Amino acid sequence: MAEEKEFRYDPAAIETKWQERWAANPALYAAEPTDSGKPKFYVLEMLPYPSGQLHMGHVRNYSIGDALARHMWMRGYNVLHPMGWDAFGLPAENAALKNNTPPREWTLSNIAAMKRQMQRLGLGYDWATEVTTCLPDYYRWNQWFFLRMYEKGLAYRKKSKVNWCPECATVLANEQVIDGKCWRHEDTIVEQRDLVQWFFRITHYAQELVEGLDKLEGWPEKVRTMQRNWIGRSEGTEVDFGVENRSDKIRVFTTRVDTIFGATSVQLAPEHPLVAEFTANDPKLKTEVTRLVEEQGRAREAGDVGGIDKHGVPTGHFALNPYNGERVPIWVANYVLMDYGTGAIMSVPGHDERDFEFATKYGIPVRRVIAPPAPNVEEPSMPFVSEDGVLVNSGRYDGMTCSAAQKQLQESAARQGFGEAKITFRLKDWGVSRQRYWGTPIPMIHCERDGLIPVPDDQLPVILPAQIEITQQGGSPLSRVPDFVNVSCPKCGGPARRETDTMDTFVDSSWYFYRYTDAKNGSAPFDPARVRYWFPIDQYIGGVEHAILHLIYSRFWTKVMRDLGLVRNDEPARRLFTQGMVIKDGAKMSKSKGNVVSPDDMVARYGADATRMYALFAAPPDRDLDWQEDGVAGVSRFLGRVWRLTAKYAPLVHSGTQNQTETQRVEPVAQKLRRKLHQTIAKITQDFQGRWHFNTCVAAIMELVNEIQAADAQIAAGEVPSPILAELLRNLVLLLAPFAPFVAAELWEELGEKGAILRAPWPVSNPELAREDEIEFPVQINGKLVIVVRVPAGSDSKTMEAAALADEKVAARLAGKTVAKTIVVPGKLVNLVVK
RNA sequence: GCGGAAGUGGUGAAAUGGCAAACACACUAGCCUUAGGAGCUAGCGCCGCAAGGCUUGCGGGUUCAAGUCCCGCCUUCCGCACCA
Repeated sequence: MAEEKEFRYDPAAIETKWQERWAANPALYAAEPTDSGKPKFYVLEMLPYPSGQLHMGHVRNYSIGDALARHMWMRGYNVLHPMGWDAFGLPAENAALKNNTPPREWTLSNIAAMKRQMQRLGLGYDWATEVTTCLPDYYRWNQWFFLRMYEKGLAYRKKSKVNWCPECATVLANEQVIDGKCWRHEDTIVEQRDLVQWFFRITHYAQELVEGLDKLEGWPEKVRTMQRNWIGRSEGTEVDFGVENRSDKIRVFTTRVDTIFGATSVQLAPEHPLVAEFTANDPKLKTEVTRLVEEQGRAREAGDVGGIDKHGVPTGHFALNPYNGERVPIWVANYVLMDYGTGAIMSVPGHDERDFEFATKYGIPVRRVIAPPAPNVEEPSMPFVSEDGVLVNSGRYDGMTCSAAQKQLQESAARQGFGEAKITFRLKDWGVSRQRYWGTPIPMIHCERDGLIPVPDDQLPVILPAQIEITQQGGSPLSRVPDFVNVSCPKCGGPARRETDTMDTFVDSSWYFYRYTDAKNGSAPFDPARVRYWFPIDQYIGGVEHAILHLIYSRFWTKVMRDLGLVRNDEPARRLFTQGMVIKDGAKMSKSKGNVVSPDDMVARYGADATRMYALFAAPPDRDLDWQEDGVAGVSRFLGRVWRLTAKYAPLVHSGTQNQTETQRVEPVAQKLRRKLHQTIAKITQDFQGRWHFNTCVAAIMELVNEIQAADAQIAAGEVPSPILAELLRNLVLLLAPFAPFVAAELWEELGEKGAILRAPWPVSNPELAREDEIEFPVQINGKLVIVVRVPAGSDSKTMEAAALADEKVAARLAGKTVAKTIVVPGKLVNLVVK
C-alpha cells in the first residue's frame, strides 16, 4: 500500500527537477560545431512577439518543433533548434503610455517571463544563440543591410500615398491593410496620406519570387498559391491612346489587346494625373469627380471595396485608338485603380464583365470583336470573355485567333512606337518607414548642403535613445529628441538632421534565422561559412497567418543577401509547415470571446508533458485543434499509467531474476508484445519522416501501453523474460521522449540509464519481430462483409479462398447460388461475386 | 467572383481503393478506496427484444470492392477580391 503511493505520477516534482538539470547543462540542446561530422538539421519555429504571455498557438507550434528536434537529435543529427524574440513593435509603446514603463524594460521583462514559460514547457532550445531584435547588437545589422540596399538602389525614398492608421499614428504596409482597415485595429479605417517614405524595391525580385514558388515543393500549396496571387503576375500590353486636341497620351494596360477594336471608351482612375488637368478649369467635372472619390471612401468604410457600384463621369474629352484612329470618350470611373497598371484602361464592354456592367449602365456602345471558333453557330451572350475565338470587326486582324492577334498587335505597337508587351505585377514596393519610436532607426542623415547621406558603417549602430517621452502626438517620436536628431554631416561636418523614422518590424523578422547561426558575431551579421553549413532551414514551422507578409519578405531578403554575396541559397527554407489554429468552443481563442486557455494554468494542473502531448494528440498538426480540457486530463492520466507501469516493472528489469527464461521458448505473450513494440516503432519513425500525424503516433503509444497493461498477469507470472521486458520499457520510453520529454527523462533514469535520453539512439524496428504470424481477413459476398477469417501469415490465394469457403456462415449464404467470380487479394481479403 | 481546405458517432478524431469509427473524451453500470481532477472491469454509431438492417453532407458514375477515385450540387471555414 505504501508502495502504491510511491508510484504516483507527480508532474510538478519531476518537471521541476529536470528543468533545473537542463538549465544547468545547456550543452544538451546546443548545436555542435559545423565540422562535427554529423548530418545537420535546422528546425525553426517562428519567433514570437514578446507580449508577456505564451498562448496556446505558441504551445502547439513549439510542441511540434520540439518533438521534431528531439527526434532528430536521437537520430544522431547535429540539430540547430533556436529561439528568439521579435521584440520591436507598437504594443511596447502602447504599454509605455498605459503603465508609464519604458518600452525596453517592458519588452525585456516580457521576454524573461516567456522564456521562463518555455523552460517550464521543457522546450529544448539552444539559448546560446538567442536573438532579441530590439537590442543594438541585432538591429545594427538591420541598419547595415539597409545601407547595403541603399547602395544598390534597393532602398529608396519617394513621396507616395501611404496607408495611414490614425490609431497607430503611423504608416502601414499594404500587407497590413485588411479590407481597408488596420490589421491591428479592426475598426479603424485606414486613411491615405502623402508622405515621403522609405521603400525596399521588392518588385525588383517580383519575377524571381513568383518563379521560385514552383521549386518550393516542401511548402504547402496553399501558401504558394497565396503568394502567387499576392505577387499577381499578369502578362499583357501597354498601349498609348492619343488625346484629341492635346499632346498628352493616355497609356493603358490590358491583358486583352486582341479586343482593342472593341474599346468604346477609355476609363481613368480618379487619381489619374490627367483627371486633375481636365478638372482644373471645369468646376462641374471637379465636383463630380470629388463625389466619386468620396463614394470610394465610403465603400472602403463599409469594408466592401469589391462590391462597390460602378460609377463614372464623362470628361467631355476624347481618346484616339492608335490602331484605327477611332474617337472614343474619356471617362473617370471609380472601378479603375491608380496603383495597378497605368491607372487607365481601355473599356471593352463586349468582352469584359466590368466594362459591360459599366457600359450598360451609361449607354456606352457594346461591340463584339471576338467570335467563338468556327463551327460554333450559336451567338454568344455578351460579354463574351473567352480567349478561345477569332477576331471580327477588327480590320486586317479579322480571322486571327486571339493569341495570334495579341502577338501581332504587340509587334505593330512596338514598331510604331505606341506600345509594347508588358508584364505587370500586383506586388508593390515594401514601404518600411514607420513614424514610431520602438523600432530600428533608419541610418540616414539629412544634410542641408549634401542632401541625403548614409551613416558610415563605422558609426553603426545608430542607437535608439533610451530616454524618450512617448506621447500620442503624430509624427515620429524621435523627431522630438534633439540629441538624437542633431548631428553633424558625415561628409561636410556641417549641421544635419538624422532620419527619425524607424523600420517596419517585418525587417527584423526577415533575416533573424540567419543570425541564429552566429548570434554573437560583432563584426558581421553572420559568418557566411556558418550560414552555408546550416542553410537552407530544413524545417520551418509556424502559423499560416504569415503566409504572405513574413514569408515573402524573408524570401526577398534571402535573394538580396545572395546578390550581396553573403549567402548561396536562393530560398530560406526547404520545407515549411503551417500548423492549424487552436480554437475553443468553435472559435479562435481571443480575449474578446473570453475563451482563452492559459498555458500556465494547463501546466499547473496537468503538467507540461500532458499539455504538450495533448496539443499533438487532439488533431493532426495541420488542422485546427479544438481545445478540450478533459482531453488534457485524459493525456495526463495516460502518462500516469505509463509512470506506474514503468515503476512497477523496473525492479523486474533490474533484478534479472527471470533471466533463466532467456534460453527457453519465448512465450506467446512476450512475442506478441514485442511485435506490437516493433510495429509501433515503425509507425512513429515513418511519421517523423514527413507525414507528421503525431496524433496517431500518440495513439499508437497508447495502444502499446494498453497491450502491456493487459498482459499484467502474465508479466507477473514471469512469462515475459526480463531482457524482453527491458526492451519493451526502454523503447516505450524512447518513443515517448519527443512528445513527453520530462516523463521520458525521469523514467529513463528509473530504468537505470545514465546518459541523457536525448542522446540515446532512436529505436529501430526489426521487421522480423514486427511481422504478424497470423492474418485476419474479411470474406465478402458481393462486397458485403460476411465474416472475418484467420489464416497463417503468408498464405496463398488458394488457402485463403479455401478458408473462406470452409466457413459455415459463408456456405449458408452461398446455398443455391453460383459463384461467378472470386476476388482474392493475398493477405487482404476474399470477395465472392454471386448472381 | 477567384483560389485553398474541410464536411465521418454525443465530442476530438482514425482508416496505402479492401473489416468504417483505431486512440481518446464524455456518458452508463459495477468494483475498489487512503474519497482522488485517483485506479480497475464492462458497455457505448443508428434502428431493432432479436434475427437482422442501415450508416462517412446530397445526387450520379467508375470498380469485384468507394469515406477514399471521377462528375454535378449543398454547407462551413480560410485567403484574395473592381488587378484591366
